[in-house]
Amino acid sequence: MVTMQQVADRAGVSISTVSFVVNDTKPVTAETRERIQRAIDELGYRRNALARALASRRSHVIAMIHPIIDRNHYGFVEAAAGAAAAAGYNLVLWPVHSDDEAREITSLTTTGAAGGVLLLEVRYDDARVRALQEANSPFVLIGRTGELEGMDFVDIDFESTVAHAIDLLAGEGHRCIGLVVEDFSATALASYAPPLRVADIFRAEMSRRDLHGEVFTVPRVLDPDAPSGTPGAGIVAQLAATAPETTALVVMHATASFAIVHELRARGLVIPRDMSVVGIAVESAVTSLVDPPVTTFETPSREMGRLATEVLIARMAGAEPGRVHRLIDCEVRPGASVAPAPHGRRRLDAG
Amino acid sequence: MVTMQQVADRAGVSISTVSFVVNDTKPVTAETRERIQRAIDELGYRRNALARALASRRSHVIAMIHPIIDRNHYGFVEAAAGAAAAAGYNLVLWPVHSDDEAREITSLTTTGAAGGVLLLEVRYDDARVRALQEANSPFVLIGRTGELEGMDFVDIDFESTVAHAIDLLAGEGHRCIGLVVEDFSATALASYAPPLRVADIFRAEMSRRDLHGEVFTVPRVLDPDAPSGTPGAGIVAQLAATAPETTALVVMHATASFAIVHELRARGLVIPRDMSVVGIAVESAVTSLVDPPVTTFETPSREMGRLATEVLIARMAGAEPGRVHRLIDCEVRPGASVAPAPHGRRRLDAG
DNA sequence: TTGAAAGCGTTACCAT
DNA sequence: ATGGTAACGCTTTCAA
Repeated sequence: MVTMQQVADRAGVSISTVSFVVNDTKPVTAETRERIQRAIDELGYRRNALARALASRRSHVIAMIHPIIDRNHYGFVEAAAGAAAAAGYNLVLWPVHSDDEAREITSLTTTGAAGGVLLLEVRYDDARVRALQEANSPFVLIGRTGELEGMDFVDIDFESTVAHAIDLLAGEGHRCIGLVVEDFSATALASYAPPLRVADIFRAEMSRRDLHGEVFTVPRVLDPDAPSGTPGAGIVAQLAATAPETTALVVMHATASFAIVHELRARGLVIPRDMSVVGIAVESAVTSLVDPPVTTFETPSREMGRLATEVLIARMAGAEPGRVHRLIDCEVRPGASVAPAPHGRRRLDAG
Repeated sequence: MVTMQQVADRAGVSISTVSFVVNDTKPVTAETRERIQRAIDELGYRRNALARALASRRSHVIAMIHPIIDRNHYGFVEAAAGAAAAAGYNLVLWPVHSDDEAREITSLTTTGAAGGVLLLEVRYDDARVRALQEANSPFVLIGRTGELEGMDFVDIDFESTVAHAIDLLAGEGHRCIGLVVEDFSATALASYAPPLRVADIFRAEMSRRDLHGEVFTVPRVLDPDAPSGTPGAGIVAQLAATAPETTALVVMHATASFAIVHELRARGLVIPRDMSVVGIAVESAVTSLVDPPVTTFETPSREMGRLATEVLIARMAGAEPGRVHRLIDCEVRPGASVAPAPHGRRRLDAG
């Protein structure tokens, strides 16, 4: 391995000067700079990230904390890793499950292992956030807590997304719309914010429009080795029992859409003729596989991951602009799952 | 931040002794050890990973190199992160695209940024592998190159998986079976090994059994922002044109199964009555969403990720056992996509 | 504009 | 069994 000292020797300058050139931290004569650059090239010097972090008390490592690692996080992870790499930072995956989370996290930045933190699966009330604030370490939420003061976050604009989804369906004449969300209450993520938030928004938006809406939940199974069964199985039966006049569904659950189509078909109902379906905050890469493809308001996961990372890097670099509270819209990807409301032709209770 | 020196002061010993206790590297009197431990607890000391790595010239960071980040890698990533965390190591995601790959990788371990490397998406002939060997840095392949000497790898046992899939179908009377694999030739991963390997094995196994088999390919689109279209669209038409007597398909492509079912249905054919389908080396979490659920030989991605990481950690810790060449079977997850071969009732060419 | 030198928090060797 | 101390490779004052 080539050290800075070796470069300095070869260029006939002091190690400090090399450092100035490498980091572009102080002015250096064009001539000297060139001499040093040549030495660097000839020797194939690469600065040692560890030593740099230790000496500067500034790590270029970003820790991404994810209690549950989930296929749905892929976009975030990928985008974050890309944005980090582009800025010369590195992304470390930090699986934290224990209830000891907070302490774990604190020591993470405190020991220099990571210079900043990206937090996933944020809960309404999140001990990890408090820990990060106390430790005074730079962090950005992908998602948000109830309290928003004094922190940066990037989240989905659920308000606008839900409103758009409802408008889309109401525009087709649907008056009775169901919402399907995941229920995390049996898991460690009991207060995981998105489904709760979306259910509230949905109820509010529906009543504001004088429409009738019911909320259905799909229990979340966390054990990755559990026989997956079909998430969302039974939803249609539940629907028939509770709100048979429902003609459209807003589904915040990628795989449940498959079960819904399947169960409707078993009852002789067809999407979108007898039931319209709209996916929200899911990946269209998945929902487009449903037959028919589900019209989807897609999670802007890549944009969120990139943005969050860029904000975090700015903070890690010491920038102190105002807090970033960024909400991003889900863009719609048209499918073939939305049609005008049926006129009493076929209904759920007839099945 | 609490340093080792502070602990030493508080315990009234030298910093060396604290180090011995913290790392359990030399015998220390029970009494002293306890005194030190108390100081550690009281002060909330956590050793600084950076300093440790710098001084010991041994990083506990594992870099996972992934040219293309793909949903299918999720199992690997998750399992690797978990196994690493369990051993006190950390997993860094290292997106490497450039053709400068090799150099990038070398400097990675050379500068101490990472102590070991996990390589994904391995090609038959992989420059990165050579770079790692030359740099003399510990690495483990998830996948394998053509040449296997002098390296560790964990890969799918394609031989046995393909044989099992064929046996399953042949056992139901199918004599003419198609294979669907992804074609990476238009991408940077042109020599990506698995599809090539599987196609070879398939042909060999089929002719060994005196069965008739044809290989079909689905072109791979790498641009993540490309309108995904439906991967695998057109396969059925191709099938009808080339090998209409086909009654079963072995599909090494999770999402193509959806297109296949869809296109068959459009021709009035039904799975599994008119065509049996078996998935191999894919995730059943995805293929089970097909209607009907596809019988799937599932990629043991979690096991592969865990194993590879454990082997790598052993190497990083200096263990020098024999090379690990581990092939893991894909376990079958029964679906409802396999039935006895139809007796000339409905065939593809009739569609 | 450049250089000297004191750290950064550990580890590891050599003494004791 | 414990301590002293020189690295590890770099950054960052402070001086020149």
